[in-house]
Amino acid sequence: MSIQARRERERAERERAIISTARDLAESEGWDAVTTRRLAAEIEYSQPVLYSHFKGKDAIMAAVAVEGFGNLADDLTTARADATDPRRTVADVAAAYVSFAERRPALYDAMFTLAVELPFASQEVPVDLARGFAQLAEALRPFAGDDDLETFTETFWSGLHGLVTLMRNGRLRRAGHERRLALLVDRFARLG
Amino acid sequence: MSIQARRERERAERERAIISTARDLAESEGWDAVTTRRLAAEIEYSQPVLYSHFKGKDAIMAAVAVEGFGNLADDLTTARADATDPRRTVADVAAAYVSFAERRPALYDAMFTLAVELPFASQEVPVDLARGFAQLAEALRPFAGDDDLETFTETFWSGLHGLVTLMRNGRLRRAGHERRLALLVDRFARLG
DNA sequence: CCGCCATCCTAGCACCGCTAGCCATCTTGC
DNA sequence: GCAAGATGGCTAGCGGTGCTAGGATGGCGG
Repeated sequence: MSIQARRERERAERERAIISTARDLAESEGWDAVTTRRLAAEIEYSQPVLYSHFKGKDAIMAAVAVEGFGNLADDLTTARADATDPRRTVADVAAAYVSFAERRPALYDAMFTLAVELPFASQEVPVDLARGFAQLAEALRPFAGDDDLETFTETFWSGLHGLVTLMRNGRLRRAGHERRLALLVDRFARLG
Repeated sequence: MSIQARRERERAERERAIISTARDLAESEGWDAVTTRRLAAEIEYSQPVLYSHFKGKDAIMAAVAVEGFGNLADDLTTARADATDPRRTVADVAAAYVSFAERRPALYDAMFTLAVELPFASQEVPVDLARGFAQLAEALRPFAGDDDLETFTETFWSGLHGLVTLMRNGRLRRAGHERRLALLVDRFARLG
């Protein structure tokens, strides 16, 4: 029994290694550098081992994305916990969101741009995604007014996501970044 | 001289065929289906011909994107021309933007998600992109208030882009789509 | 101790973007 | 009118991709 336990433990460790290696590789050299051959070499196993853990490369990226949703939720939770004034809370949570996307662009891509379908089939992604979403929603609650809070939050979230993605693809002037964020926050964190 | 003119004309036609075939193929089967082999077969020439027109596949996608910026600018121009009431104008232009993104997702991707670098190196993209941007800006002008109009427009545009991309990737509930759009418009098309 | 079984690796498939080099055709200069 | 050169398109192939079939290997249970 103990032997089997060790095997399962080693296997779980290896799966963790695959995910974190894929993430590190993507963050340091971009997702183009994350090939199954490269990934296999990095974890010091052969290619087919990857396929005994994941259905394919997409599933690996999806696993990385899942981890990312947890990280993002943590960041947003911290940001909200530190804040006091309601309006300031929205600004801080929004800043944390943007900061996350800028500090970890490859991870953010895996979560929102690539791996379109996969993560939402599983059960656990909505959990961490909802956790992050809830932080945004709670920060925004005082300002939702007559609007449905969930709809309100989704719309604000879209604004953040749009700022982040257009900015990173060079569709927006780098200069006005802070001003745009402040403007967005101002439009949503006001009464009436 | 006439012979050379015919040659150049034929060559230009072929270049047009490459671009429009790539666009059609992407719109009907997705960008994954747009391979250089497939594209060459579709235009009934061999692969290397593509490379006598474009530097590589990315350049072809960029050319498709350029065309897309023109289409989008046309749509937004039409939407603004038809409108009367300032607030309604913003709503209509925004609706035209979202409609474009939903009707032509592959084209929209080429413009804003894929082909990150290329189109902005050339001269003509900013022209059509700026043309579309200007339509948004003019619609929003009455509501910018103390904010810089360009920054204001960029922020609203980001909101639209976020709505569209998150929606299409399944990160937002399909149900609340119209309400989110209306909410975004309401937050930006108000005085004070 | 031996046969079984799981595990992992080697080798290869079909496809990708891209390019070198040949071959035919068409133009040009004599 | 004809040879020589230039041009343009093609065939074939390179190195890479994600993924998989099938064989070797090493530890386990009887």
